[in-house]
Amino acid sequence: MSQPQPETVPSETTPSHYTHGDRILVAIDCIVFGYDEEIGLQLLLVKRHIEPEKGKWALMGGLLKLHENLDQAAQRILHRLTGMHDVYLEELKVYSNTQRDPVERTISVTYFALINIHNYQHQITDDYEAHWFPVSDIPELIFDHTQMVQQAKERLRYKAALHPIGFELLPERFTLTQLRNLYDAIYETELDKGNFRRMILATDLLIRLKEKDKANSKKGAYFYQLNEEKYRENLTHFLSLPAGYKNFNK
Amino acid sequence: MSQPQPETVPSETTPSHYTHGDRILVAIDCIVFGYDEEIGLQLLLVKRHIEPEKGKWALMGGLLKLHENLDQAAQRILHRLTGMHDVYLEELKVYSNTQRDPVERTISVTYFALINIHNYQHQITDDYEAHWFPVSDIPELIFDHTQMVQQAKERLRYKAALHPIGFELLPERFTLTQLRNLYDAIYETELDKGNFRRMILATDLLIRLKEKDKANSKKGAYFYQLNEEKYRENLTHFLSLPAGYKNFNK
DNA sequence: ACAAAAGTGTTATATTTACACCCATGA
DNA sequence: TCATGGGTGTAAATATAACACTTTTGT
Repeated sequence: MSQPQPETVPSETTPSHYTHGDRILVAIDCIVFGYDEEIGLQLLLVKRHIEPEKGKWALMGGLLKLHENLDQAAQRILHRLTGMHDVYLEELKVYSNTQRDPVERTISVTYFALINIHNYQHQITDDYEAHWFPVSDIPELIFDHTQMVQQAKERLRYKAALHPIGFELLPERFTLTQLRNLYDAIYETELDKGNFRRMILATDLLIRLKEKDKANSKKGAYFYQLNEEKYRENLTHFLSLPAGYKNFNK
Repeated sequence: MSQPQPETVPSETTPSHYTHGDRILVAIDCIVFGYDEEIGLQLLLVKRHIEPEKGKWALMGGLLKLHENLDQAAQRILHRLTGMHDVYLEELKVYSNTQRDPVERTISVTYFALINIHNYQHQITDDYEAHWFPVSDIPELIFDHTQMVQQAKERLRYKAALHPIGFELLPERFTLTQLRNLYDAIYETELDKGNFRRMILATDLLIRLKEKDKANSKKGAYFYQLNEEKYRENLTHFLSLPAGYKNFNK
């Protein structure tokens, strides 16, 4: 019974609230990943401007309101920060240590977000001092946020090895080399060109476009785009990265 | 910032609470799986004895208290129901629809539990009218609990395909046939005897005991037990079920 | 014509899968 | 001795992985 002991137990009427159980604050914290070809996998952080821990870097977050569910809250918070709608979001886990927030008992539901970094605009009237950091070089963070980021990095690797979510980090159109570079960044490795290409094309998730990207070679590399239809069907399907990358953590 | 706007922002002191954000009830609901050779994969439910939805079946749950974190709350609730300690528990996801509980706004963190059904004792002075149901035949449940169960079934399949968690559902000592039957139950299939045996032994997670189980054959089948040490190391490692079973959902 | 990146081919090895077969033993 | 489940062997099909090779084109 997730709902024990209402106030009164009058024979057959629904009570108006529960007597047992404490009401506490529910926060949402977003671990936002972006990817840039030049500088690799990035994490979006904001500078905390209130006490305690004022001036330190933190994940973007907010508090759950009575009128919204958690997914809505996460989208709201992310929109406030990035100006983007319909961001790829996935619930990670709940942090609930009693001492995690020195101000007041708060549990935090973490969300893991993947965005196309080039759609991100610093369009926010700087309420938030936001900044991208390479995932390999994250500054000290408030509370348990460092742990949250660590967990999110593991989840990204775990998930991306099995599910084709990498696309969320790239622009609409991308070359196979770009895609491979992204995976190389996620796994800190160098995947074989030929094998990667075959593996990814075998999923049938990509549509080859007519245009080529001439930026990196004379010959030019075909642009591909995601086969949205197949993608939706196959969020369940999976890639087949080298066995070494399947040494999962979760 | 998961912790916005404290009450006052006096130059440099830590405030005592936050002004924005609503305080709400946080429930824990446990999806408890057990396994019995005769009757297959089972789910533990309790009868709700308060309004609303009095008399309907529900997941075992409770409310988070100020002095405990979620894992502790889940263990507490499970101990109250089963009398067991140190149960295998894993956070599933948070259900937070604003209308999910008609009494009062409550979010529910679901936990997915695997127990050895034969350690379970109806030792509770019947505060809870608890009952095991075959997973293939779950009665109507309160609120969003049906959805929670569905999600838990999917997670069990997903996870068990990659991680050796199946053991949690079996007694200390078990035969390979018993283990295979369990997997057959989880995936509603019939795995090949020889291949299953080789796959599972290749993980090196099992220790063969001297004794045999003569219950099901004249020849007798060796009992095995989990190599606890390897198991802890290798919660990350994974099995290799037929590709068909890797058509994951999450 | 040649450098450099895109893209294809090929081969050895390992894994997966299906299924046949042997083993031990109580009735 | 034979039926029954336990346990082993094996060969074809498929997947993985390493790396050599061909293609294209701007300079």
